[in-house]
Amino acid sequence: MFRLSRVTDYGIVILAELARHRPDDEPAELMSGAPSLNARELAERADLPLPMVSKVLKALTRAGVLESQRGTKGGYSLARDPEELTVSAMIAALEGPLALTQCSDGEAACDLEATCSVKSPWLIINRVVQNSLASITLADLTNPGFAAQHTPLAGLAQLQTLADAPAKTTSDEVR
Amino acid sequence: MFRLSRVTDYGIVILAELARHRPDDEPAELMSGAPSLNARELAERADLPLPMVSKVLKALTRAGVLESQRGTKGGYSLARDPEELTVSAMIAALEGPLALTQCSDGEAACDLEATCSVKSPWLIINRVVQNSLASITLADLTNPGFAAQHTPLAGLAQLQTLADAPAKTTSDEVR
DNA sequence: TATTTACAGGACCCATTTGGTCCTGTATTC
DNA sequence: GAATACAGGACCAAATGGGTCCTGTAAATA
Repeated sequence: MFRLSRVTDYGIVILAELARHRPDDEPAELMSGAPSLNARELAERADLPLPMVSKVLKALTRAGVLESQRGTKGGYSLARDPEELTVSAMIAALEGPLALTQCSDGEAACDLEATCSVKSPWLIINRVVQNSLASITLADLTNPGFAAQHTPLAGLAQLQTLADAPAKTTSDEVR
Repeated sequence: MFRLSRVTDYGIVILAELARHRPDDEPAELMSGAPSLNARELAERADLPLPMVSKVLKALTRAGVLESQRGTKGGYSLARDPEELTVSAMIAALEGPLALTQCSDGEAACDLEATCSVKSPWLIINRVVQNSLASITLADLTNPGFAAQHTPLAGLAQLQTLADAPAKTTSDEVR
C-alpha cells in the first residue's frame, strides 16, 4: 500500500526498543534521567545491521528526537517522554516533511487550496492520514493493551464493513 | 512523509474527475447508467499525459474499480457509486496489497504477532492508517463541504480529543 | 595525558524501482 | 470495413534507496 523507506522502518522499531528499555522512569537521576543504549546494543536488540542502525540513530538525533552522549559510556536516549512523541513526528523526523504526493513541490501556489481542484483530493487524504498518525504515540506502540485493541480481526472487520473494496481486503496488512 | 507511486497519485485525481463528472445520477439510463469519459477526455481534464492516464485507467479497470467500454463511443465509468468506494480500496487497487513496511515478506511467521515484539509497532500503525483511509470515500473527496471541515487546525483539535481511539473519525488532517 | 569507546558526518556504490512511452491486438460503432 | 478506443504488454532512462565504510571529534578512565 504505502511505502516508506527502510530507514523509517528501522527507526520506529529502534524507538520502540528505546521506549521499552525505559524502566518506568527510573529513580530520577539528576537531569539526564533517561537511561541510554548505544548503537551496538540497539542493533543487537532489534537484530538489525549495525551500520544501518547507526545511520538511523544519527538521523533521529539530528531531528531532535533522540539525545546522544559521546564517549566511553555514551549512547542514545529519548529526548522526550514516549507519551509526547507522536508517530507523525517520528516519521516526519525520518522521512522529512514530504507527503503522499508531490503537490507542494516547487511552487507555493498550492496555498490556494480552494482553487486547486485537481490536487484537492490529496490534500484531504493527507490530512486524514496525518491526523490519525498524530493520534498515536510511541507509548501506544509499546503498550500491549493498545495493541490488543487493534487485533487484526477487529481491524479488518472494520475495514471490511467500510470498504466493500474490490476484494483485496485481506491484504490490508502490512507487507 | 509517506510516498506512493505517481500512478496512484494520478489515479485518485482521475477517479475524482470521474466522480465529479457524474451528474448526480442522471436520468437512469437502463442498466449502465453511469456516463463515461474516454482516456483522452480524462487526460485533458486532469491535464496529465495521455499515455500515463491510459495506463492508470487500465489498472483501475483490471482492479474492478472502473468499467470500460470499447469501441467508438467507448470510455470508462465508475463500477460503483462514489459513496461506496473508499480511499483505502482505491489505493489498494493501484498499489497492490502492499503496506508500510516489509514485515510479512517471506515467511508467514508473522501470523504470530504476539511473539513478534520487534515488528508490532508497524502492525499497529498500519492498522490505524488503514482504518482512517477506509473511512473516506471517493464521494468525500469531491465534496467541498467535507474538505472545508478539514482545515488543519480543526483536524488537529479533534485528534487530540479522540486520541486513543485511532479508529476512524472520518475527519482528520495530515501532511 | 594516553587510550579506548562511541557518536558525527560524510562519500560512495550497486540493485531496484519508477515514470513514462510505444507497439500490437481486439472489440464496438456507424 | 473504416475508424475509434480499450487491453496488455515490452521497453528504457533516470532516480532512488539500501547499505557499507572512512575520517573526525568528544568523553571517560586509568
